[in-house]
Amino acid sequence: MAKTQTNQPAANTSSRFEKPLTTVDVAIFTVANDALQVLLVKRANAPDEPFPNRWALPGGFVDVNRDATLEDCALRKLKEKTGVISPYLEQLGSWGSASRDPRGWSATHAYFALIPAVSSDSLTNGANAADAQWMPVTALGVKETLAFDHKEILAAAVTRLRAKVEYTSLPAFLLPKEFTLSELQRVYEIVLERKLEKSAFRTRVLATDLVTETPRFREGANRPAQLYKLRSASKPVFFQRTFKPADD
Amino acid sequence: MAKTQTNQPAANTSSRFEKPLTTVDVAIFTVANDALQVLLVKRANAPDEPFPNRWALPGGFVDVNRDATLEDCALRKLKEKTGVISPYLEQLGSWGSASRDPRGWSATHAYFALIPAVSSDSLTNGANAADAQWMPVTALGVKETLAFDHKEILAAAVTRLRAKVEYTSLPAFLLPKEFTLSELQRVYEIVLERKLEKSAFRTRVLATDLVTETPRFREGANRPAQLYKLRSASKPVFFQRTFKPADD
DNA sequence: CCAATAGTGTCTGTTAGACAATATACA
DNA sequence: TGTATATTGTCTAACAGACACTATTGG
Repeated sequence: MAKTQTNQPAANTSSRFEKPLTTVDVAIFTVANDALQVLLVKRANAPDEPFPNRWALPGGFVDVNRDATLEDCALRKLKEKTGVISPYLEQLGSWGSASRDPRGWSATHAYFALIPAVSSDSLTNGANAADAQWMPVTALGVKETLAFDHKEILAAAVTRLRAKVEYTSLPAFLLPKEFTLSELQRVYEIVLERKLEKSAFRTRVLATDLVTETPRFREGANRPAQLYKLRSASKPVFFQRTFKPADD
Repeated sequence: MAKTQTNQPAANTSSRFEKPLTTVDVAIFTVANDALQVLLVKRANAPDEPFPNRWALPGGFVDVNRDATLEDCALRKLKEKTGVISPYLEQLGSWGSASRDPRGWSATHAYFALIPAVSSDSLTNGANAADAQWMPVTALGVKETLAFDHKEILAAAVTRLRAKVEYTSLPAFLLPKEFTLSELQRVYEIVLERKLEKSAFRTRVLATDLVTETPRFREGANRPAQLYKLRSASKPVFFQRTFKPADD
């Protein structure tokens, strides 16, 4: 930010510049039913609303009286829709133009969040639960036609997610606290839409500080599987395979 | 973006929400004098201005009448300061809070740009050339105390740049059209602040589609060096070394 | 014992890094 | 010829992927 002395006359008021609309949108992902899902909300049917009755990413105007920061605003949206308080939350980017919102020049700050599966029932959406819904999403996007430029934002979110899954531990945030390595691998495979090799996957995961064993096992009609948990509940691990330092 | 029916009453006007200030800032990098440099501008000395006389990233309010998009706004700032029209330009993120600007709730959309070295003389800054200056920057940041939260934004830009240099061809955008592999390697080393191994570097670069030979050579008091140019002038190359597909 | 999934081991290919050898210009 | 840098080659270590083998539960 900043006005610079040569381009803009000193003007301590903001009257010199017409202010764009400022919003925040969140692409909230989870894995359920063996598929990557994104949370969408249905916009009001009122005819004076832009994109009435269309599905959209949860979001809305920044409330300068309630939101201390942009991230606070995103967290508020997330909590309002899902009840989740501590998600993995990452800034995705911003989209701003004269044309993206019929109400005027508008800029949205987009985030994406990863959360463990939450049942559709517990989606909190005020009165009407049908207004918020998980929708399966593939590399191609989601079936619905979305409001605003949300199709583009969602596509960017999916692209970012898939790209980072290639070299980070992000999928761990899509699982509950304790999980088996097979479950973790399955989530990787769902997001990447391809199979991974078991042995290499386990070696790679265990070679990092990503997880610790718990004393518990997942029981089933077969050999029990070791349960693991994240070593650090908040920060993702980066699998780095790049240049290595050569000492001067 | 979006108001949703349950959280916000239908209000086609924007009066329901007080609008934050909307700005764009750009961290413009180049390599000169064997160092990574960032372009800073000095803010007006007027006492009614926030952070008078402080160094800051080039930026300013979005002008809804001139800027069709956020990126247009960033490109305009870049051109105003450097004359450069086609830089490598990437969105960095956004910073917004009630406290970052004394004039009120403010959100800035930050970009970073990579350009070939431009002489200090040709920095265009209206009347006073001393108001725009290249400053060397290390992993620790820049020496000056910057206006607003620009120190944090600059740190994020440097972090992002260094991270991406590990696995992309971004440094190529810091060089003129034609360059030798040694020159390219040197830029990598400057940004990463460590030496790279010559043979491995060349193998890696030539294994990709990054560059093509030109018929020209860089002459000197030694064996002439092959000059290369980028194969694609706009898109960076990603050196991927991650999971490889396993068929089904 | 069988089915099913968990977990391990062995081999191979790729590539980064270390380091040395060779190439080619000017002085 | 000497110096400086460009360019190539050889060897090794690390690790992902392929694939097969062993382990352990319930039925």
